[in-house]
Formats: sequence, C-alpha cells, structure tokens
Amino acid sequence: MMWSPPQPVRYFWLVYEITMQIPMGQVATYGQIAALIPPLPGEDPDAYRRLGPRWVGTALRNCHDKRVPWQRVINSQGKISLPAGSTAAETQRRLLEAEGVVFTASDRVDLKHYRWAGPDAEWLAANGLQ
DNA sequence: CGTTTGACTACGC
DNA sequence: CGCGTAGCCAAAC
Repeated sequence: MMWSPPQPVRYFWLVYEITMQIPMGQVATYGQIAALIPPLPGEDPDAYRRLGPRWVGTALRNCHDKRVPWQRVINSQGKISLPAGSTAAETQRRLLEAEGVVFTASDRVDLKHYRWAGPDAEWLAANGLQ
C-alpha cells in the first residue's frame, strides 16, 4: 500500500469488525468508519483525522474475508468510490441493490435514508472503543 | 528527482 | 448537482 496507519494490522482489523456490524440494506461512509477508530496513546490524532478515510479504503481494498460486507461502505457523497464503470463498481452496486438499496438518477445513495446509525454503545464497549 | 496516484473529504461556486 | 481545489503522503514511474 502507498501509505499506512501507524498500526496497519489493528486498524484494518477494526475496519473489518466495524464493517461487519453494518446491517443489510444500510450503508456507512469511509469517514464514518474512520471516526469510530481512535488513535492509540502516542499516535497522532491529526493523522487519523486527515488520513483515516483513506486508510479505511485501503483496508477494504485489501480485504479478502468474504464475511465483510465491503459493499456497504461508500463515500461521503453517497456514491461508490471504486472507478466508475469498472466491473468492481458494478458489482458493488448490484450487491447493494440486491439488499434493497436504491440509487438515484445521479448514481447516488440517499444517505439521509440509508446511512447506518453506527454501532450501539454495548458493541463499542465490548470492543474497547469509546 | 519531479510528477502521478490512490475504494477520501470539506468547501466554494 | 457537477466540478475544481486544497490537504494529504509514500510508493511507483
């Protein structure tokens, strides 16, 4: 990868764990997931804020675990971030539509309607977050 | 050694 | 809503 978080393994693992919490038919943004992962003591909070969303994308790009519903993670504009027109992007859209997610005429998902509210406090506590 | 490039965002018009 | 811009940073060219 071109750049990586201070502790790639921990970061990637958390991205996968969090993504697996997203319910079918709902979506989350890269930034939304990044915001759930706090820097460890001594790590640069600023770097997490600036680069977190990128790291989430990198983590999902490198994910080979089929249990992870990577298709439910899209960008802050409600659009698919994979290269437009690519087979990968088409696959993501097809998977989401199969879950009931509707795309607008501008190939966008209405985040107001489909955005995941985030993990509940119980899950966060059980995973040492917040 | 300068430029391009990524599964990102926020912001301006 | 569509586009451009800036911030970002290390690897690949």
